[in-house]
Amino acid sequence: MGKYNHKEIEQKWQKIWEENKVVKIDKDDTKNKYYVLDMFPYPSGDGLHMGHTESYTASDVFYRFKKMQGFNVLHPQGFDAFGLPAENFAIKTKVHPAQTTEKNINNYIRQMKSLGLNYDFDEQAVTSDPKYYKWTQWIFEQFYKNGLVYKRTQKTNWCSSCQTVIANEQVVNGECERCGTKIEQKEIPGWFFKITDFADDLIDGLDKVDWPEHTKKNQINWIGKSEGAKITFKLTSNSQQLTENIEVFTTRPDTLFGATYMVLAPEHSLVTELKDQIANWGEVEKYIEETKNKTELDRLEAKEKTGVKLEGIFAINPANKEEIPIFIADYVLGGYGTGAIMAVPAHDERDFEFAKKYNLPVVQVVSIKDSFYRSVVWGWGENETVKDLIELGINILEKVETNTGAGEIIFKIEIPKDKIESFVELIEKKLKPLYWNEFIGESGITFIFKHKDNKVEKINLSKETEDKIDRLTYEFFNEHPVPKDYKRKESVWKHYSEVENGFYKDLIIHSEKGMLINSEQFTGINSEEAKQKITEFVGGEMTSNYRLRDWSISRQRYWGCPIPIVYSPEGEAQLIPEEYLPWTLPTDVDFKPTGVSPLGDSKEFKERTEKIFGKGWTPEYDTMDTFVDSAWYFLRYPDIHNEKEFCSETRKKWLPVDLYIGGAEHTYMHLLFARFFTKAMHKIGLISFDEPFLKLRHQGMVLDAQGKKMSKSKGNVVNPDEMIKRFGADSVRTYMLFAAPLEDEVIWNENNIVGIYRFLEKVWKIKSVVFASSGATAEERGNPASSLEKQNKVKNLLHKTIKKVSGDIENLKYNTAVSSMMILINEMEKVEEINKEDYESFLKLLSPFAPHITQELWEQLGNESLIQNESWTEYNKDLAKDDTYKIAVQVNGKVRDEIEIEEGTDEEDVKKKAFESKIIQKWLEGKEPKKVIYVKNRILNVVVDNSNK
RNA sequence: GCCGGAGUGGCGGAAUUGGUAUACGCGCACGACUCAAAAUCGUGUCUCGCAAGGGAUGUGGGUUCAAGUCCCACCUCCGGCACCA
Repeated sequence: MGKYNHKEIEQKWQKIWEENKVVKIDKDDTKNKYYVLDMFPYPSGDGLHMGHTESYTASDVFYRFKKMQGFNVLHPQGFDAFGLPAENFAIKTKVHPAQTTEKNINNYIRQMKSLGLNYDFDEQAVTSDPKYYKWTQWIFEQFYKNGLVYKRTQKTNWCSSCQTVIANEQVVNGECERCGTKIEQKEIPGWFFKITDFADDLIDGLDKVDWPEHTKKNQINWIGKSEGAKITFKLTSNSQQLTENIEVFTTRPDTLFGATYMVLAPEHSLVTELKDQIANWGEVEKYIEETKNKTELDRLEAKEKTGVKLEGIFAINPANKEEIPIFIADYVLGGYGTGAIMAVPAHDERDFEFAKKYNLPVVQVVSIKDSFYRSVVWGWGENETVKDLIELGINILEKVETNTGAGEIIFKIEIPKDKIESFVELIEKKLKPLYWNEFIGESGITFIFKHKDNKVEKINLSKETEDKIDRLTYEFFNEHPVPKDYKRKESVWKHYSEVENGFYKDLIIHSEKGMLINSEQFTGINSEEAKQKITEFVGGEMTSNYRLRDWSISRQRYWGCPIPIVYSPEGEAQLIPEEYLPWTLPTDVDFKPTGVSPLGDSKEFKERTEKIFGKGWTPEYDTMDTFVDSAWYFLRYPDIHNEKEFCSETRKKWLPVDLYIGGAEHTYMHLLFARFFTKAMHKIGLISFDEPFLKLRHQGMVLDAQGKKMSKSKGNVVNPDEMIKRFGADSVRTYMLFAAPLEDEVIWNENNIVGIYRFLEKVWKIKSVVFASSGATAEERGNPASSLEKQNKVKNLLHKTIKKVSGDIENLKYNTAVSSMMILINEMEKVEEINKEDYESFLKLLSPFAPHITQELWEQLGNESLIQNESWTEYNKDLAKDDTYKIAVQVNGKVRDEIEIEEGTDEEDVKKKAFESKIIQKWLEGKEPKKVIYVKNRILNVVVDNSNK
């Protein structure tokens, strides 16, 4: 047997796999199905990057594992082939995007094969293939027929560089996600998907999928649901009611009586509509212009709030009928809610800031005081006090350092009504011992009072509690125990009033819920109740508001899926009948962007339309956002060649996807869109499930040796081809998964991959000590008798490793799976001979990670089958069991000795054995153990009392 | 500012989910083989200490027989969001 030659082996087996069509599965057999899916790549000219190799290897390992476990595994791959880079390339070089794309796809396929990834490329989904996008168009039409698609003109994000509209979700910090150009606002007609119809479903559905928690949270935040009310404010000018109204969305209708002014976003349409009534129009117009020039970033970075009052018009607060001023200010955004707010400065920090600056009235309408008692407490040690108070459910409002004594700390606190008794108990408990230990200077006492009608009142406590407080107070300030004839003294209450003054001056701006005050007939009820009642009272409507907006899918680009719509000579939109699908992309176009869709150039496209629909009919020139293509591709794989349906009923049994692996960068858009498609198609009745991906895992980024992101501009991009050439696919695969947990970042350090290479070389070499099982004894084979014992040890470790690796793969903890196989190999290395079956079992374990070398060795052992078609070795429970355990013996929690016990030794015997240890006896110093804790096969902890000497 | 994640040797990381911290790999040091080097193999490698023993999982406190793991406060780094009414 020669040296391990990765190149030769990998080429040999990749060819054999191809010839034997190992990737073929029977797609009609869904009885024992498992669907593992990768996020398909965009076929860029740069080829695969290292991030792909990690994620695709991760799924390939899982696929091979599940396959060996007897599942029929669908593990497809495809290409998200529409998109801007190919089009931009075409603009530059005149090479048609279809050509570029095909070339790139072939390169990707070559690279994937060279990594040993088993995909069936006869079954690939390519989104730019008419056979694929026929169904993208078909689904569009189903959505259209079911009212999920609409057209409207809208202020949209316009990228002047890409000459196209950018979805809200694709704008990053006011800049185009792809090219970084500043986004302008432009009015453009376009088609929208009603994703907001599914906002609640998109939130609720997350409950039933196995996804990373942070991904779920991010999706929920992205959807951004808030519950509140829509309330209408009437307007007046010169005491005359105007026809226009201002509608606001508020999450706090309970604070309506505190709304002392209103703010419109400068871009709010009402502002210009009211031009004639606005006395200071010049000033207002100037502010609007200024705002237009500000990017969103400018607006949010502004340290100080700015705005302009609309002179001459007022709004009527529908709750108390008071006239309140109206401002425009850029801290209110046009794009969220209704673009207008009612400002309640007492209960919103931003409104308060603005009110302070423009000297607007602040009316408190929610009191948190009446449901709490406010108090001051001297702490008994900072951390401890904080902890105790929080545990009791007491809010700490503020920490006040004072100079009343060395190291004193005073906290202002709020005590919920129902906690008062336990609070008194706490201070009594904490102060008494401190007092007796003469730490009185650091201890504290409390005063309890509450605010009511602008007055401070001592609260009504039971006589008993009141006495307790008084006594403690007295003790503290007089520094001696309560005399028998104790009576409340003046000095105590003097302190009280000082505190009262310092405290009472504070105006507390809070956004808590509480008890309503200054709210006429609603005074005295709580916020939650008031929300409903006040909304009802002013004729408003309880509703939800979402951050999520409908999905704008129209793009003025060439290289995308044509929207299957034509317009009548009167301009009416009509779906293209199904029989004409796929509605193909014309080829006679110029790619140069002109701000209008390049499809408008095509003579053929126009002629085709007129030929089918009649003279004067025109096609829709826009193409679809490429996120549409990728929003449903996973539904196509099971039945990719079906020309009659996007997927037949029998093949739908493959769905949904069992495991989906891909980058965390798709947390928002792609995953949200795919979920929307699934839910929409479910609602229409096209599929029977409403969540596309049951289990989702992300792979981390691959960074360079310095831990930096790889990028072309930095010139630190590692080329997978080169790595495969140098180290072999098996090493690259295994290293990627060994270097870090799947979801963590992987540092690509060439110096470290040699560890994996050495490991594979060891695996290779160990074959030479494998013997075929026969009747001969070890001695007869020329090996020492001790060999058998060692072999049994290896067998035991082997079965433990099988157990470990199986569990780790199942949980995608590949890094520890690899390390445990290394441990096994290190042990195998030490024995003179290895049983063939044991070695074969090991090869099977390693085969998902390093499929080539294991296959080669498998063959060299005389097997004619393919190792990937073998069944996964189950571990033998008895063989994986340990006969003896080393357990740690602790005295007072510190490890002092180690004893060896046999499996099944009962607790008493373990104790007996432990106490026999001289070391333990030494540490026990002849004392009786207070307590002995035994954790089976792990640890024995002996607790002795050594406080007294 | 808010949300999320993380902090363990020189480095990547492990720790049976509260039970012997530092597995595995890299690197480094020494040794063997060699004329020599590479490769390979062996030994060692958290820290203080001759040892007995002590100290270490960002910092401080707490719960527990027992804490990297749980609780509280703080610090640092990474990612995401951005005045959401």
